[in-house]
Amino acid sequence: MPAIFTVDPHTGVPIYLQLIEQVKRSVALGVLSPGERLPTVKQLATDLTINPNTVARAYRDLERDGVIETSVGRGSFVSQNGAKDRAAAALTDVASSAVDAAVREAKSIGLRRSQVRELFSQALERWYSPDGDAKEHKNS
Amino acid sequence: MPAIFTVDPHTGVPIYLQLIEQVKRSVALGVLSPGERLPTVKQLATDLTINPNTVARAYRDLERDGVIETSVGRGSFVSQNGAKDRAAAALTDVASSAVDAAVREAKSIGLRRSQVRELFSQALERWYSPDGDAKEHKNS
DNA sequence: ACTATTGTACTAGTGTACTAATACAATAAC
DNA sequence: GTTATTGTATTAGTACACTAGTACAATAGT
Repeated sequence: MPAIFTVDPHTGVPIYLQLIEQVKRSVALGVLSPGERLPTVKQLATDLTINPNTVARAYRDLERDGVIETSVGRGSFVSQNGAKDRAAAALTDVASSAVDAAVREAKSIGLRRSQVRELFSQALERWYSPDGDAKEHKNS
Repeated sequence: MPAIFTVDPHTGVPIYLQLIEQVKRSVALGVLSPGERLPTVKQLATDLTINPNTVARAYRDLERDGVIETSVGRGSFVSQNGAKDRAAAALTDVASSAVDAAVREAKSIGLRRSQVRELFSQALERWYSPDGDAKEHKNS
């Protein structure tokens, strides 16, 4: 099996976070069904050429979020009860935190509501529009 | 003089960033006028009981942003040409980066435009007084 | 019971951001 | 030119996040 998941150590994004997101997306999209077994910690670690602890870290967080259930000797499985919803919720939570932090930051800097809205509109166009590139690069 | 600026080492926000923001805000709001002199690196360091390098770090970044001008032996001064605008722009840039990163994150996670908008609306309500003047959505 | 397979705990190494300690170099003032 | 005042450079210490190395413990299968 050609490794369900992939990671890139050079992207700057922590490996365990990459794994978490991939699992959550797979579950949220139905690629992984409730009850389905995940690769074992050691197997996945071997496949991706990373340390078992890194995989374990990801699985631990996934279990905390109720997306998977794991036990020693058996392995890890997608949760039965509403794993799909949990995964989707967990995903949006990540985004929600980022958005929340950004707004808080903007407010602490002293921006008004309308200014923040404007910044957001620009960012939205920048990332969700077909004419998305050819934009200026601002900060460092 | 009771120290123009204040810092709190326990806040988690790096000291030099706290200084940068305060200077930018002071300039943007007109509390500090173009040409006005800032505390010397060592004086401010002494007042705030921090290391001169930390102040220097802040001043260096402020000069890079064109908010202040500094030279050895003379000291640091608020820039003459449009420092106010530069400071305001630099401030919004910080917020802009945060907002941009949040939207990018949301997109990478797989959220749709409308979902991101919803998250943003919630965050906005959360941090800005719920009253405000109704809701004015320019675009759909 | 035995053994292989599974996840887990503990420890250490690595990189990075931030701040400090200290000495240095450039300018101004006289 | 001498001296004090200014910013700057170099180095080190600290804290934290991330990952790896290694050994351990629990379960399943026989």
